[in-house]
Amino acid sequence: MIDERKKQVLHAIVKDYVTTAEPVGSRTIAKKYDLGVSSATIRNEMSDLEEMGLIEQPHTSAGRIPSDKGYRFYVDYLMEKEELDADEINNINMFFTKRLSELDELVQETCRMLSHVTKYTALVLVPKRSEGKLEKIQMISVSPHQVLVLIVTDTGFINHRVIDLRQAISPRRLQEINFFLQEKLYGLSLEQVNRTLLGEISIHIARQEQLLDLALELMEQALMDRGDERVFTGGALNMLNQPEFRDVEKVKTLLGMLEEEEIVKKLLHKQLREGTEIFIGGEIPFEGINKCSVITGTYKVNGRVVGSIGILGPTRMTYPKAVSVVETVTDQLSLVLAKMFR
Amino acid sequence: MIDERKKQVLHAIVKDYVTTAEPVGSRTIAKKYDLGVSSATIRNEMSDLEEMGLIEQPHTSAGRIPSDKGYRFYVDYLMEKEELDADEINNINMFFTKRLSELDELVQETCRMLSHVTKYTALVLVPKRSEGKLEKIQMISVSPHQVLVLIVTDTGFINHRVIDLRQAISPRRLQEINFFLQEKLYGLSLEQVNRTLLGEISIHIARQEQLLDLALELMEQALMDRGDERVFTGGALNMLNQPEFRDVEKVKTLLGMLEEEEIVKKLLHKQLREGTEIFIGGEIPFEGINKCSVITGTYKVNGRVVGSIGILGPTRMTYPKAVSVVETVTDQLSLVLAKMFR
DNA sequence: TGTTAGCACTCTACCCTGTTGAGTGCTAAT
DNA sequence: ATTAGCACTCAACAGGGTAGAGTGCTAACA
Repeated sequence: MIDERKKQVLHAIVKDYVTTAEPVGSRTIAKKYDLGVSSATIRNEMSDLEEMGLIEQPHTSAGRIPSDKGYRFYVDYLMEKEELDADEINNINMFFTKRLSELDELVQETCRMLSHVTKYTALVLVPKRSEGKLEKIQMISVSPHQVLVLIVTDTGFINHRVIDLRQAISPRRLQEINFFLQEKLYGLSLEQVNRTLLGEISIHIARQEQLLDLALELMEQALMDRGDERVFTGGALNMLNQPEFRDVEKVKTLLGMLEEEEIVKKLLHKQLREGTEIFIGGEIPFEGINKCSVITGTYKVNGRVVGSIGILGPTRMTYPKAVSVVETVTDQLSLVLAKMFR
Repeated sequence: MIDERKKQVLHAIVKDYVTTAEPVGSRTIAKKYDLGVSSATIRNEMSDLEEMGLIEQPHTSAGRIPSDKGYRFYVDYLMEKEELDADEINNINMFFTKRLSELDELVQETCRMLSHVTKYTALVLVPKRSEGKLEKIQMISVSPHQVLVLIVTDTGFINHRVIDLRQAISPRRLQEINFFLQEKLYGLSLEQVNRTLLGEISIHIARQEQLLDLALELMEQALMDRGDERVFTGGALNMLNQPEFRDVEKVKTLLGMLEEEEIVKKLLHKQLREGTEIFIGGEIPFEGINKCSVITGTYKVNGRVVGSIGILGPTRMTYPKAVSVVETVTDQLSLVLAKMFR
């Protein structure tokens, strides 16, 4: 059905198209990749490959380009692993020696680095906060009517939020509440805190203190604030160097989508099971992200998958290298995080 | 030299070009804006205006477009104030009723709103931290070897940063240091803290405690972290709707510049003296930001200018409306901030 | 039977050309 | 000083012709 030679031809087409961005013809293949047969033979093979839906013609009398299905076949069966060269490995390792002590920062920088190394767009999903266990919760008086709530989890997440109180609160009383909260909530996941204990605590405090509003606000605002997880993107403009984005309309829709947190999250979120995955062209469930592929990988803390990174490029991207980069970076990231919260 | 009629002609040219984005000819002016003279007369006037450098021809046999100098004249002498319509005012006011209790968030949201209302790109500079006076400094133990430093200023700036310690520190001792720092530093500007007291404190603590490294790290990392002020941009993609950015290369350079914090800062920073200012075309000191104008305005806390906002659009932008928006928003912003830190 | 050379055919990209229409600048008349 | 009229310029567009890349088919070949 799909014999060795067809594979070679498909492989050649993908390789060539990835580097040139031009439809590739039978003659080109015969000359550049010597398969030991003439262009005419290759023409026949290409005709078959087209029938199978693995390649397609932009128009008659143009060469062929791989279809999504073609890339899929390539990625699954043809592609050979490509080790990064010394320079790149060096770059990445150098980066990870830089000590960044806060999660957000680390992630953001990783994003930059990723896009820089790959020349594609990088996406990084920061761990769900609610996955982490509460390490510390503390309220600190800022002004008589304002309290700063500080939350730290064991996955390194730190968040603060100012809450306006309707009535003043004494520092002393604040201390007590702090103590109480810390006792009650330590070691619970934020989700648990949010779901199960919300009622109990607010009642408890309210009974003692008529501070129901404070308690409610605390919970609602501090824990449920802007989304439960965050994403960063880097190098979105790299896409503009790709010939498939020479049209401003396409640029607009693509960049527009990348600005929507929700969409980026879904791009990365699809799987939070361990490992690297590749989504090609139409496999990405968004109209508007056309002719693009995403490679995702996950990183871990304490053996738990806590987030994922992704590389977004044209379907015509250099898969082997991109996969290698994703894998090296996720590994390194996991290592660094392990050290960070040992 | 430049008589009333010339002004009228220039005014007409600017108005027309702003809405159509097409070079405007003498006939168009004669028909649409009845100045009571024929196109031939207008042609003569235009010839004069061109000689004066206020308008220019993209090529012979095209209409004229305003030059930077022409826009400058328009902005300085011709433009009439334009009140916002009820809808827009409503929009803005509605926005400011939303209660956002944290500065960063408020500013970021303002940015979104601004770009949405104007359909241009919005830039917002968040107050210099070092302008604010220290309201609170506190170190909170996160783990035996990690301390979270929290800084709050009277301008509403809140920052935290985790510091890794080389030796463990007891909660009790931390308390003492907190007390000491709070005493010593309260009410000083962060700059002062940074510059003058750095030495004194580190020596003081070190003598008592051999915690020189802690003190140093504290100061260096917590106070000097990533830049002293931050900027947000919003609606950068709006620029893609402007016909002058139909070319991907231009898009790339412009968006590239907007991604550089330093550049955006300078765009806004130029003046932190009170009031609205307009920078047209070449008056913006960046190659690469071509055919663009910026309108900036400042907002205040306690009568002190603490930050500025800007609108970036094509030189061919609707100045009167943009100015009105900037002015309404800075006013409202100052009001909200006043409430926030009364 | 698989492979190849050869050839007719197709289609895009490019260049050249002519035409149209908007707009100017000049001149002479009012 | 203003205007009508006219010659002139130039970008934008459309049509036509050509070159080149590439295909598909057929017939010959090993």
